[in-house]
Amino acid sequence: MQTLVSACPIEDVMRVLSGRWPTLLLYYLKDGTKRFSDLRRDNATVSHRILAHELRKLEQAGLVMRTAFPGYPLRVEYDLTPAGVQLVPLIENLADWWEAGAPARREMSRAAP
Amino acid sequence: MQTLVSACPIEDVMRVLSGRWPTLLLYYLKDGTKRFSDLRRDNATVSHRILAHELRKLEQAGLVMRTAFPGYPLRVEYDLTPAGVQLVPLIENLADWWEAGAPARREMSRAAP
DNA sequence: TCCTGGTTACAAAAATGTCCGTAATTTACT
DNA sequence: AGTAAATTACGGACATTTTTGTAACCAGGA
Repeated sequence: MQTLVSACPIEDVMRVLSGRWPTLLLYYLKDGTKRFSDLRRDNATVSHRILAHELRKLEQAGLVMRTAFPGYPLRVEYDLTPAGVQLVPLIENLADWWEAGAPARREMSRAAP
Repeated sequence: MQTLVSACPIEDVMRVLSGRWPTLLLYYLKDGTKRFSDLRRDNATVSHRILAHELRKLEQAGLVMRTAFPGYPLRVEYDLTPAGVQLVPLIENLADWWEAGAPARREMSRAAP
């Protein structure tokens, strides 16, 4: 966009993590090396166009490392970088927080017909 | 509506937090009650149309509580709910993680001219 | 021909924005 | 006194930008 580096780190993180896929991909990569097709299987609803695009974004943000092997059929592996590894538990915290609030949300939807 | 509750809590949280404004608004609300116009001043770039929209989303997600007072000029106050209060430190963790990686990112951009 | 990991061109959907209108009261000006 | 703003928190009609998706194509070896 306009500002290369905004004053606010929250804005900066969310520029990377916003959207449907980035956090999910990080989560699936936490178990170790995955190939492109593995990641497609992990989340069947992502199109391969988007997957390629999101992986490049994560790579540029320094969260994911791409390793391409020579030869055919092609083979490309993706791993979390150390920064990516550190991020995963923070995402899991968010997920836990959400689940802790789940009963309250069910309560709310019952109260608002 | 398709799925009331998706199988994956990560997807669910990000549906709420994705985008430029939700996390910022939560962060600004952590200091206590704010009025609509206060929040506009806190982040000058948000349009009031979007601000109203995002606040309603956060309200429906149970993170923010809206209190409208009768009389004119209108007066509406926004506060974090308990769930919202619990979420703020998790967002701050993300910001801290980002800042911890900032030196490495500067290194990268120097290495790629 | 199929496989893998992409790419491009195009299309739909979602997020974000601008501009204008509204309500009832206070203030400011003539 | 009479009237014209200003104020506050929105809502609706658009326009634009970003994200996400679909479909087709490529490379080069088994």
